[in-house]
Amino acid sequence: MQSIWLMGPTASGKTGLALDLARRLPVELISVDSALVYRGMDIGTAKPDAETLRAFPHRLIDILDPSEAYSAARFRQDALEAMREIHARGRIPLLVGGTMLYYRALQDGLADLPAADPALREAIQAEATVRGWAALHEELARVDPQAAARIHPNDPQRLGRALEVWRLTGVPLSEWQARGREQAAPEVGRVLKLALIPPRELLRERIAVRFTQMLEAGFIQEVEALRARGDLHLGLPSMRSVGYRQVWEYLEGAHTYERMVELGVTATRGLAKRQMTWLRSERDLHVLDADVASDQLVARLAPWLAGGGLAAC
RNA sequence: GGCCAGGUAGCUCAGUUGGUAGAGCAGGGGAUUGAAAAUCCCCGUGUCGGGGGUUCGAUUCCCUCCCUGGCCA
Repeated sequence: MQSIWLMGPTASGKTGLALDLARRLPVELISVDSALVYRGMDIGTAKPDAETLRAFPHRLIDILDPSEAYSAARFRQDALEAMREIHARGRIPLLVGGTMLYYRALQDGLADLPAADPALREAIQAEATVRGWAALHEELARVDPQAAARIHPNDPQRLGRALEVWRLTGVPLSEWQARGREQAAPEVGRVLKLALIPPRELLRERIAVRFTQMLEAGFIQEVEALRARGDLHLGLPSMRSVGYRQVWEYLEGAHTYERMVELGVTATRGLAKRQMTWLRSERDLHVLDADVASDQLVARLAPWLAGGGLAAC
């Protein structure tokens, strides 16, 4: 089993390059993106348009309603399943996207932890509102000192998860993690990791331009429609996505239009920055030239597809 | 032209009863195990508008000039 992974920060040109490769190689696409999974979130996620998706089907796009929550564990399952199917058809999976935790989960596996429990999560959240997160951190320190040492008292998300795991199983999170990650790399097989990493300045500029284009393309109306459903809110992972959150707040009257644009662009740049941090620690990464020509890349890929290495430029 | 209020970090501002200054935002670095486009952590030397004066010492007090905004002519 082998696969090609095309990584890179938002607005780096991954999608375009992936489509070029799909035109020339026996590959099938799998999206690695925590926001593209949601139906009805198209413009703000820079999702490939319907026509493109028809011509080049992507796995793991439009698989969830925005009221639902996805997860790294589900991604791992879904991606492995998709990879097996693609292989069974004699083709090669091309994973493309910018959700680095998902790649990590796929490559290294995850500890055998219990899934999220929405009710318990809510209860812990309510408790924190009353007692404060500091009190919950102290509580975690009593049952799981290791996790408490690692998790900052101001990090409600990880703190809540650690308590959730403890209350759900009676076994500390750090104990679960010490038992190791299940089914790691061997199952994934041979991987060629490619990365598109534009210079920061160029990326910053592209992000600003793209955000403006999204607004011109009807991003506001898209978020209005999501708001009009009445069952969505800012507490959901989907509505916390970069751009959606800022437009949602704008529609609530929290910001002026100009401020919303500024906040949206800044949030996207912050996302790109965090993606770059992941990429710097990624092993065996082949960083491509920002203006890589698809033909040339296809030529370089040929020996690898035949079982060898990536050809030099 | 006169009067008033300002000119302090990339931006918005605080502050120093005279001992060369600090927040938010922006920016940078890092963490990242079922929310990850999430959630956090760390990082602030800047002719304190220019020049002169008083002083051991001035960003702070005084004078002057420049700039910005407001009001009056």
